[in-house]
Amino acid sequence: MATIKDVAKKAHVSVATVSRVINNKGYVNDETKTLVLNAIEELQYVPNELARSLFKKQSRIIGVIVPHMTSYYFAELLEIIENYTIEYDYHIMVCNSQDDEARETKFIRVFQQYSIDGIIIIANTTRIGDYQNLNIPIITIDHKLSDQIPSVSSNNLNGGKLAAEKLASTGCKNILHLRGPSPLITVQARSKGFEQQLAKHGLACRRFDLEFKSPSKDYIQNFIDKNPDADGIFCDSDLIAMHVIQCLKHNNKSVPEDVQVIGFDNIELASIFSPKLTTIAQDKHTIGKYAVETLVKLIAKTELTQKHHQVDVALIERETTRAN
Amino acid sequence: MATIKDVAKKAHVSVATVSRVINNKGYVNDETKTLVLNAIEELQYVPNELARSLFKKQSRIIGVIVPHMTSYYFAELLEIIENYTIEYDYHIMVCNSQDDEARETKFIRVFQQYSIDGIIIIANTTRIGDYQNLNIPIITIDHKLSDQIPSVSSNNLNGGKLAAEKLASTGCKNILHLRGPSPLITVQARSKGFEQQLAKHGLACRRFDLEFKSPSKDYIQNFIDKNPDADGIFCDSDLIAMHVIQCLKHNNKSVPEDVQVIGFDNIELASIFSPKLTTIAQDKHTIGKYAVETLVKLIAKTELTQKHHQVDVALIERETTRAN
DNA sequence: TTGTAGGCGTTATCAT
DNA sequence: ATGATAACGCCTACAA
Repeated sequence: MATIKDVAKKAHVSVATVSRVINNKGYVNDETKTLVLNAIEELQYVPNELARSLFKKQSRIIGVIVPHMTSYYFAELLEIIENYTIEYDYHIMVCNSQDDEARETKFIRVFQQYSIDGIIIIANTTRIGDYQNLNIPIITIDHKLSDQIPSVSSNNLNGGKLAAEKLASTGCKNILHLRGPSPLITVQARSKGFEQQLAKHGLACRRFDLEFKSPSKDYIQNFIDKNPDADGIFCDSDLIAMHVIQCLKHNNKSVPEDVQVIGFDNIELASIFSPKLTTIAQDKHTIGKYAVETLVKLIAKTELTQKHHQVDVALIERETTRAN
Repeated sequence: MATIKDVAKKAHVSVATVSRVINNKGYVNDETKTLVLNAIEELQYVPNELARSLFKKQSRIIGVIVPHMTSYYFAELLEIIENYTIEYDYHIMVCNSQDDEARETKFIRVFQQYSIDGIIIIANTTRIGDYQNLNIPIITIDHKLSDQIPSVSSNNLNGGKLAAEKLASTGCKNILHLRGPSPLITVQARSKGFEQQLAKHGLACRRFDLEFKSPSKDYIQNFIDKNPDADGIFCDSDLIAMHVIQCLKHNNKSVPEDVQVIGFDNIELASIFSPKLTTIAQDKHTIGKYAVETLVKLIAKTELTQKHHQVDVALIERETTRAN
């Protein structure tokens, strides 16, 4: 690998001059510039980002912590995030926490080691300690670590409300809510919205908590079996909804005639599944875009006018609910 | 951020000594060691990996190029890869090529800039030029860039054979193959195996090529409509298979009674879909593990006994095919 | 407009 | 067993 010295030698100038043309900084004669550019071309010189980062104390790397990747929601979000970071000339180091705190702690160390410029956390962390005094800009998605640390998330409260309104207004009386893990702030907001709206119709619901990563089919079947009177089911992910529909089918219930089902996320498969899933759509594109843009601002030490941002959700009606 | 100098000062020793205890290298008195360790603890010192990398000319970063992430196959693979890299104390920089050559070329530059130690390419590259004289260890998944560049992939040929045998042996006569993009080596191997095995039964098939990322529903419906006599369909991905089943349902065909369908990949959703998908399972775990282990060997300049590795596939029979 | 030189944080060689 | 010091490749005062 050619270094800046090699280029300088070849172009018969000093390294400072080369550095100036690379960075387009300071005065440099057009002729010498051409000379340098030619040398760079010939030597196929690529500046060493490590040396640069060492000097500047920033790496143009953004660390992303995800709980896991094998869920469409996170995979899609990750793709969007990567696309935006590239626009700002950043690159992402992906760390998969597997919902494991020890791993997460390890990653924070790694991020420090690499002088990572900023962190995007999609993890379901409840701990804040390690991040608090880290001195690296952070933005969280789907979770509020503290009032100080900026966040973006869907309007989960409204998501719950929309689902409740749909179920209630189409005549459901015995309603179930198959939730994600209840400690999660997103899950709590959805539950709250769902119940508030249900209450307006004089309705309540029975709940059951599941894992997001791989919701247990047995638990779902069990819960469905124990509530044979159910006529409306709200699920905290499309994956859970798909499982639910399978269980319902197993019990010879028809969807949406006997039971209506609403999912959450609007993953790509929601419209391929059969029956096509009615679901609360999260606007991943806006979320990802906002996360990156905000983090970049944070890195540039721009003041944020608003620390916490909510992105609208929408009810997408397909084949697992009835028309009003 | 505390540096090695700060630690040295606090422990009243030289930076050389601190470096020795950090790296567990060379002689150092137990007492001074404790002194240094205490200073590190107090200062919350974390070694700067950038400076380290600059000196050592290796970054402990592995670059991963994926065509896109919103396909279960790649997402799962990525997760597995990340898990293994961590075991070897490497971290991954993920680059999403979006099947765009310009982007890929840019990434290669980025990889050079960061002194990336090795590259895993899952991309559908046909070009080899940029990688050839890169002087960074590379391993490709699902694609053979050249005889020299090591690769891992599923035994796609056998995958095709297994599918053909299943369809033929259960009496299918009018067979379709909904493939991925035909330039891909994986697609070619599957086609070859499929046709070879079909030929043994005196059978042939009609083919149609689709994108992997988001196979066009309209094209699929069209092809299905044009071949109403079809009684067996082999699809190059589970996603395509799911679409096919939807189209079949739309045409009032029942699966597997009228038409049998076989997918490829065995993504998690294959067993959640309804009907549950019969599919050719790729062993992502073994592929990911092998890729990382091989790359680590390559980085350590270990001679490989075998440059190209194939991983077995298996037919998973579920509800979209009939029993033999 | 260009060059010199010091420093970013680390490791490794050579003395001591 | 420990300490100076040069180097890794780059950037930026400062000097010329």
